[in-house]
Amino acid sequence: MGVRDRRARQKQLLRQQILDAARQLLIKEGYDSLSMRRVAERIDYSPTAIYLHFKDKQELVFSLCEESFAKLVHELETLAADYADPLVRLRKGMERYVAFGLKNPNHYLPAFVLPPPADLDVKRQQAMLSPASNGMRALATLRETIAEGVRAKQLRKVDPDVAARATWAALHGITSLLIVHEHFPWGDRDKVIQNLIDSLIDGLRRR
Amino acid sequence: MGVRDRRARQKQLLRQQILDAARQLLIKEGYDSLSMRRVAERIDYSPTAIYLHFKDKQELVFSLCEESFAKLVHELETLAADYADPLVRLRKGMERYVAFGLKNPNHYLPAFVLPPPADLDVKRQQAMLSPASNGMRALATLRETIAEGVRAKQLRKVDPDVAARATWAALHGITSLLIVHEHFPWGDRDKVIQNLIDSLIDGLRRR
Amino acid sequence: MGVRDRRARQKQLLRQQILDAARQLLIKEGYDSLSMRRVAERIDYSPTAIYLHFKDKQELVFSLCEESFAKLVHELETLAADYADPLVRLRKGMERYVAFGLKNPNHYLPAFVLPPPADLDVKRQQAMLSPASNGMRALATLRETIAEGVRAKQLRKVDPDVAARATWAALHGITSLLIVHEHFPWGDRDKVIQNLIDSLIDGLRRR
Amino acid sequence: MGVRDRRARQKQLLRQQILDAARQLLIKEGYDSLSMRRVAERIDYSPTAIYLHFKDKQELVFSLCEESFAKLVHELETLAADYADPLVRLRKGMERYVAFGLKNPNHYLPAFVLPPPADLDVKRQQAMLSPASNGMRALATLRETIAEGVRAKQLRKVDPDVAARATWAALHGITSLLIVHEHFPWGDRDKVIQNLIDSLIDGLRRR
DNA sequence: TATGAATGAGCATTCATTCAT
DNA sequence: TATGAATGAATGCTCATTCAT
Repeated sequence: MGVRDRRARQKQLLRQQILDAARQLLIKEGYDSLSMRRVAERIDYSPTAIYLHFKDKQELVFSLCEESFAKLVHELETLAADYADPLVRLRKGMERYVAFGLKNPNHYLPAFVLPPPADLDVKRQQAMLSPASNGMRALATLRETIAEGVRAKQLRKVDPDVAARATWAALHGITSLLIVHEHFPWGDRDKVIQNLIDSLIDGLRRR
Repeated sequence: MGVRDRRARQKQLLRQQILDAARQLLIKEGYDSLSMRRVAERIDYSPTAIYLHFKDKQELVFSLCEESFAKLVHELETLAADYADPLVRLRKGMERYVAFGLKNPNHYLPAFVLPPPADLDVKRQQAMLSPASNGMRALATLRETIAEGVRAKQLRKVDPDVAARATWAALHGITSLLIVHEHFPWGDRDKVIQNLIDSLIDGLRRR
Repeated sequence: MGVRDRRARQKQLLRQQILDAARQLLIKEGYDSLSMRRVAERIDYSPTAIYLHFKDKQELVFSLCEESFAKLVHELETLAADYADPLVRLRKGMERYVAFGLKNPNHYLPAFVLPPPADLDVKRQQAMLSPASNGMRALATLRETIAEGVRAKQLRKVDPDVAARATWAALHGITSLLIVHEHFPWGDRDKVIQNLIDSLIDGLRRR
Repeated sequence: MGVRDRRARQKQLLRQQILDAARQLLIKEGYDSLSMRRVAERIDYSPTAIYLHFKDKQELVFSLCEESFAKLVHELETLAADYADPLVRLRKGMERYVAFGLKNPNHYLPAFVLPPPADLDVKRQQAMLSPASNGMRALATLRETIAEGVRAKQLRKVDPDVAARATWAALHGITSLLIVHEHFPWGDRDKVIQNLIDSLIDGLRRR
């Protein structure tokens, strides 16, 4: 048993090494430079070794995204504890979402922006959208906050599902544009972000 | 004369074939799969033939985007004539923007969503962002409408530049998400779109 | 007749333009960069135009070499007039040969150093070695000078044919090495050249 | 253990196959025709296989030359043992040098005649000229013999460095010409070679 | 569990050349 | 006389992946 344990732990360790190396590559050199070989070189293993832990490149990238989602979800979920007032929490959540994307562009890009490869397994596509997935959980926190705001009569009587999707879309818009077209003459980026968030909250708030 | 004309027309035709094929590839299979070879295969010409029309791959991609921008600008600019009231025009413009993206995902994706290739010439990057470029002209119509709304006291006294960027970002968000993650359980897509546009206008409207 | 003349002159002109452009390329960018396209671009004609004057690339290069040989022969043949004493003439000729190669490395290389393409027409190979060719005429001047030296009893009774070939080979050796391996630590190049020439003449001189 | 050995041997074998194939190509079809693909075809492996043995084309060519130099050095260095008299050794060495080139044109050409690729790394260029390199060691044996001859007062008081370079150049001349322009009407080749060697030694010998 | 050898497919680009006009 | 359109073949190199060990 002790032997099995140690082996399992070591296996887990290498898996994490692979993920870390892959993420570093992704971040430093961009999506196109993430190759199995490069990852293997970084961790001083043979390329073949990676295939013992990830079926193929797609699965590796997928795992990378899941990790990223998880990070975002974690960040958003702590908000519930920190801010009791749903309106405040809503604003903080929005700010944090954008900030997260800008701080982790190479997590955000593959997870949200880049179109999934056309030949992606249907099963994997579904997995990413299942309610248990981290991506969906992130959206769920947003919907929950809005619902709470509605219940507390701080927000208009909107359909929380619809409003959450719309709000998410808007946030995704500014986040992705700032990342993808960073050379666009944005002026004061923060002003644009704040203006958008103000508008969105204003549009939701009860009057 | 007739001969020269016919030739010129044929040349133009092939150029368009190339652009169309490239766009399809770009969309269906992602940026990495847009290769000169694949394009050539699609149009049943030799790869070399493409180089008679486009200096290199970069120029091909650049032309792709310019074409798409042009299409969008054309659509937006006709609005000014059709709707005199800035508030109405604003809403119509927003609706049309989203509709344009959804109807022409093959144009929208390369132009706005996909990150430009990392090795893109600085000169070409700047060309795409010059005020004379179609991309910037599209944004300009939005800012103009907002500015007019402010002058007509229908909208709040916002900075039209900032507000236009924020609004554009939000519209881009819903447009790109609906295209890229079409399998997401959107519910009634139009409701989400309308909800977002309502919110945005509401956030801008004078009270 | 006037028309025919003008035409012929123009044709001749373009031919010379082509040769000049090709030579410039050869000199500035080396053998591998000599391509029909590049030549065409330089003279602002279409690549096809070149084929009206030269059957193919081989013929173009061949003509280039012939011109180079001619230049060398011309230089060597004037010596006969300038220096009456065969021994002096011999030395001057040797110096001039090496100097010619070093001053025109990109003429010397294709003409003497680079192996002729394996698929070179037998006819062309023979043409380059016919006694009427410039290459052979260059060697002939050397043999003539040696023969004269022998007749004048300044040189040993060597077979002028054999001695000329041997001497030429030695001169070719230093010339080509200095060109091809210019980064070799030659020390004082001129000393090496002089040492060789001294040795060769010393070896030939009657004692 | 046996397994590892066998593998290592096989790897070494393939490496040699690659080198041999490359050398043949280099010689028969010229530098431009030495392509990774052609090499691969010759040995019935995929082009990629070559990259498991040589980092890139440059390294392959470099190895080619080193191998050839080594062969020559080996041949020359045995002379010291065989012939005590420096004058005899000098002549034997010269004869052997030429004979080596004529017997192994495939080694001689890439190592000495063909211009190194223009884009060769500076570091690699320097490596080939370091005193420890085989190329320089070959020259060193020649200089040593000459120096010894001077000390023994059999040769004139020449600078051994300069004289060695000059002598080498002359030998290189006849060797390379006989290889490259084998169709030239040499008459009796051996006579030319002997004539040259006689001249050179005569030029060096004390009188 | 991990590796070393190897492959087949793919990439952007350049070339010499041809052919109809 | 000269061109414009087009091709087929070639280049060095990298990639994801497999398979026997």
